[in-house]
Amino acid sequence: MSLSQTEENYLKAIYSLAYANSNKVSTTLISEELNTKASSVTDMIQKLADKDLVHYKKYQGVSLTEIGRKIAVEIVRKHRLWEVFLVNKLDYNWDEVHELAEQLEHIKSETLIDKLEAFLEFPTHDPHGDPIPDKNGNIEHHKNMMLSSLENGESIVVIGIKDSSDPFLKFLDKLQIQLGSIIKVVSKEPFDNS
Amino acid sequence: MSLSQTEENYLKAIYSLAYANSNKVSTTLISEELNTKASSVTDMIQKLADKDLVHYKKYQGVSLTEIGRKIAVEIVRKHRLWEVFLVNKLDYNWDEVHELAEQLEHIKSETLIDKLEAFLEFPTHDPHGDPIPDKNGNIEHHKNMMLSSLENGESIVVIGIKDSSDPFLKFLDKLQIQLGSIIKVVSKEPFDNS
DNA sequence: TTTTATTTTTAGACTTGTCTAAACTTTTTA
DNA sequence: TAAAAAGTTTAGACAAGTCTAAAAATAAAA
Repeated sequence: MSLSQTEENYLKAIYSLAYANSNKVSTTLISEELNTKASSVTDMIQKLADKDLVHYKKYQGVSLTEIGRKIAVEIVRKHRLWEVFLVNKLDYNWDEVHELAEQLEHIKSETLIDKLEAFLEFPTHDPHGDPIPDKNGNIEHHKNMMLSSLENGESIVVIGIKDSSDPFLKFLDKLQIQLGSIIKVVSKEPFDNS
Repeated sequence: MSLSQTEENYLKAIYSLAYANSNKVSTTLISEELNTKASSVTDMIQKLADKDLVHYKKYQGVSLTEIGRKIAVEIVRKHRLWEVFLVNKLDYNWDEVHELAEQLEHIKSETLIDKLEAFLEFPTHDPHGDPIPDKNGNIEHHKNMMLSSLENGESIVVIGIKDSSDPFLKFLDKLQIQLGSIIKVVSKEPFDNS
């Protein structure tokens, strides 16, 4: 199945929005992301649903199917590898490459991106620090950030722990915090950000 | 003025056909080159004529304007530089890169192709031996051919020498022939084509 | 919980690039 | 050089992706 650039862009948009938000994405949100009108989004969503790339029920929002997700991740992979190429090999600055990568990510080839990856010596992150999915569609899902850098009311998922000393791990146990736990910042102590 | 990929492909087709043939190109020839129908070609030709990219009079064939030619050469430049990249950097074989370059040549950027050219260390020919136009749209206009294959009255520019033995080079010096010289065939000796 | 506001979908239309079929030119050939 | 053949253009239609305006459904508010 070969997709148009437009279809690929919709999948990518849904992927990143579903990610930032819960999972289901609204028509309006997509239309804002892609600078189109909601009615255009509805049309395309229906087309993608016909191709089994998204789950869709009228008025209920949209989410990616397994195939849809795989394609979206593949596009993210291409985008980020091209960004590495542009910065590391062609001397672009990291803030100049996004638009170009938006074009390059749509180049169709079975082999190109794997050869590019090898040429770049298998980078793990793009110039902005975002992780590069592997060729099977696996990706580290997170931006690493310190809990202390969040503001009140923000939530995150715990994916790693900096201090793995015994007393600290015990402390986390007591609070029932483990990898995968969702934490919401209720308030911060000004003196040490705890 | 920003052109669609389709428009670019038409310009490129007209450029290479005008080249191989005299100068004016017929609708049918273009339709064969691009695998479309003659009626589609007529439509597009008219559109390109409106944009002053081709000279066109009904039933009289088409040729590129100066602007049209410049754009076409720029696309050829992109195509050939990408081919060098694919072969020299990504280890493709020279016979695998054409289709990919057909896609890559349409990437839009003010700076990309110049940066790519520098990264490739300013190659002069693509992997098939065809010359790469410079950024001003100048290109060596020739297919390499043996001087002996020309007919009386034809002229060429010397771009390479097959026999680089000392006596032969001295012989060329005596005739003041060097790279870049223009030679016209006045007459040929039938016995050895000299 | 009924009314109001917001979001979403449908209907109809426009653009780009394509097609087929028919009309029109030009070229060839007898 | 007039009739036939070949090539070219026009007319009308279609698919993809978009839009505006109006209808339908959901969510929010009184």
